Amino acid sequence: MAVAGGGATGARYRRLAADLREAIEAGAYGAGGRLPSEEKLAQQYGVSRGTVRQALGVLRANGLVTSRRGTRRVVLGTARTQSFFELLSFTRWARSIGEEPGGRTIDIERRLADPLECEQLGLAPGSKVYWVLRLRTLSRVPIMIERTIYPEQIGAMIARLEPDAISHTEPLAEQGVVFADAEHTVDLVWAAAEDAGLLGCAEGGPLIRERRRATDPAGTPLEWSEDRYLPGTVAFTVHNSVATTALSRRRG
Amino acid sequence: MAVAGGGATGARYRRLAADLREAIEAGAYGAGGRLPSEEKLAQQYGVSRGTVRQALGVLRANGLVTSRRGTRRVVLGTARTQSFFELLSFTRWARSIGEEPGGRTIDIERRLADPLECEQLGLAPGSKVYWVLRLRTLSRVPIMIERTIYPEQIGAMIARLEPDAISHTEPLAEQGVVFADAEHTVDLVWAAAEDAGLLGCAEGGPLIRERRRATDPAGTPLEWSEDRYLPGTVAFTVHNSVATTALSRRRG
DNA sequence: TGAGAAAAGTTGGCTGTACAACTTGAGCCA
DNA sequence: TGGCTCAAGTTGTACAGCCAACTTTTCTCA
Repeated sequence: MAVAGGGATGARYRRLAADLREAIEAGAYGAGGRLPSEEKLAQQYGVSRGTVRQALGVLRANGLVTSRRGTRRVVLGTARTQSFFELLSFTRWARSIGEEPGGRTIDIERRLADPLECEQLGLAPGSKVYWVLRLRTLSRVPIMIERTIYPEQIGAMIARLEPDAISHTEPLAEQGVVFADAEHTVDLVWAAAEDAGLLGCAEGGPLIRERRRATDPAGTPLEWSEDRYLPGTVAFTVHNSVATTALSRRRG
Repeated sequence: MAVAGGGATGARYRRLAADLREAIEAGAYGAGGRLPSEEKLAQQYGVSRGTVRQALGVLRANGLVTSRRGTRRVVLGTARTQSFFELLSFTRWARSIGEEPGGRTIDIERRLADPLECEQLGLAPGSKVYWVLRLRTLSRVPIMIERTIYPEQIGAMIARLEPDAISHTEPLAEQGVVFADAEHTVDLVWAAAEDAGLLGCAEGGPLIRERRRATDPAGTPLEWSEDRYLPGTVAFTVHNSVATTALSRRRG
């Protein structure tokens, strides 16, 4: 089996999924074409059908292939879905699209958490949190304002970083903080005076807001963030299907 | 096993997933509490561990529980994820949040597809499509403008409906059209004159745009739609994790 | 008492098997 | 030609078992 670039580590079904993804994106089966049967793939890669199904499940969830009882799988498209981290980290995302990420910490404070923050971060009333305000840039152009609340322990690590550190999530990862789950909500808000000043837009102008709550594998909240993007700089895409649905629409 | 309401049909792991979801939402394990082990659940429900794992995989993807090697699963939250159809169909969504959906067809045309439309719907150049413009309301208040392109065959069914039919996707489903996959993209646009007139907002004002491309189980495109919501009426939420990622952020 | 080692418990990953449900295509017959 | 039946092919569901990797608890010993 050709060990494809980037997919050489980890479980067999993940490497297989990476392999198949590369093959699909290289057009090996054509757009709208049909994949070999699970049995064939199992023989071809020397694994069991169960493992093949796990790999195909990943591609299915990412919207690369369909699946339907009775007929072979069909190539839906070559939609490149980003990794969890490219969605979590502005820096990783910027790099993945070939842009130069930038960040400047405007303000950082350690203070008492208000009731809403306590609830979102699962903290006891009276806990302290770190509040961080940052301006994010793409190729030096201001794109987004980031307001993040961290629990005390995590925030302390952030506070030790340089004020102009580009990434905050990467140093955290290096210190053993593991991000595992996140919930993102996207809607529209009006620019406050502070937003307008930093982003260089009109006060009261529209911004795309992404609120994010991330947790570690044990379910402990790690950050609660509100990002505000200038219009026209970003779009959020999600694939869903009858089989796997994680997206929902809410009354705004 | 208590067959929970609404989950009585289909595969065993789906019924089990529905059961567990109900139990979690009823607080049987507490917020942040730990689930019984897979083995215990298997015995309790009289199924194999593999089936339990499939059921838990569903809950995992929906962000209800975490999973982590070595320790029992933890209840993340009781986030109610909507079904695929509540996201696809404005009507279903409105009903699910207890509002009264409304729809008025402003315009419907059968015409030649332009190149972009051909590509999105996978049609040969020169194909005909149906173009539908609708105003959608929630409790009689205008909320959203919907512009949808249908392939000829599907569009013909739509054209036969009453102009003030509330739902379009439901009649299609009744006639055997099966929606299976969709890709949604959310960003911000400025209201055109037509948008402003229908929604009653200012021309050039901001709107939340959701573009959607839906396909059937074979991967054949069924509709390509662009919805424009008034600000403050809607928000889109997605859960993702290291294990399952289907959301991505794009340069706008 | 405290720290370290061992044991028990739990999920992740992989294999193999069997049958059910469904689609497709070939072949047959009117 | 047209429609029907039937067989082959394919994915979905479920079961059973095994070991690895990891976490938590318990126990032991200094």
